[in-house]
Amino acid sequence: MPELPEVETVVRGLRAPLIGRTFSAVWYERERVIQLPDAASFSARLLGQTVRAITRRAKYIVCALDHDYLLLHLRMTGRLYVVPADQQSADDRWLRLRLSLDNGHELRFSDARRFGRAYLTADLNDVFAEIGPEPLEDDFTVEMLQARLRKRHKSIKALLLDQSFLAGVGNIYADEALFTAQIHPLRSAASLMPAEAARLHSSIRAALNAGIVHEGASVNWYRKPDGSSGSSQAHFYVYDRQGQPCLVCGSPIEKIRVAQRGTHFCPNCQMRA
DNA sequence: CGGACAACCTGGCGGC
DNA sequence: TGCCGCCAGGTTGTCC
Repeated sequence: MPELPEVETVVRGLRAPLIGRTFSAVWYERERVIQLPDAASFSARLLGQTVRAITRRAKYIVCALDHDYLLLHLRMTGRLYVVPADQQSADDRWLRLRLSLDNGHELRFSDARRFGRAYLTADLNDVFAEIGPEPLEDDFTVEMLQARLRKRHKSIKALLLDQSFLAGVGNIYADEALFTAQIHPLRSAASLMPAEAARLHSSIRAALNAGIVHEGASVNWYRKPDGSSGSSQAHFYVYDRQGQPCLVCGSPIEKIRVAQRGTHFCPNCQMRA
């Protein structure tokens, strides 16, 4: 659920409370939450390092430290927040990882489904080697998208979810982008005409930027670091709107399965070639 | 390469 | 009210 706009919103919310802070203790519920390296090495290396910058790559939160990068991935139900060490939070019910700071606060990672992971590495390539281009960067051009689409024959919906094809797009924004680009989710990527690829390029960017403006979509689990919800879900054209009238033509929005994911589209606006 | 499917997990919700 | 079973979707890995 947390996709690029949700992760970007979390990154922005963590900068003020975390930058300049030094880690002083590590607690985890289960070793599994630490993906890289082993839990003991993770703790030993993290202690004493200071957060210098926080950015995003794909759906990862990237904290640049003195000698390493601390990466956090929320997967489905992860939440991050910084609070005084003695302060309770409603989300502590699913507390999985707690990183103490030198100012008496803690960075807490709550995650009901326990899918989220933390990584510590000096080389980002260890984790990002297979990640595709960032859709909001200047080097993601229509020409680049078109060239990459041409080589792939699977459904465009499945391809948009593939992080090695494009970074940061998940189920919600894939459906939203395909709707505004007026492309049926089952169309083969290589079959897209140049004009369709151009529409898709601008639609992906528009959908992601709108998501960021509304501080993410709180369909169910996502929360901003301050505990509040985003409002992106109030602006969806098709996601979770099956049976309701298309906001453009009035036809009922349909829901099908594509690549094992719930996929929402307008059968009239997104005709199959 | 691509599609299908299981696994990882648990809360929420529809159905009975 | 309560229990059952399904659904949600990010990612990896396996099989055909």
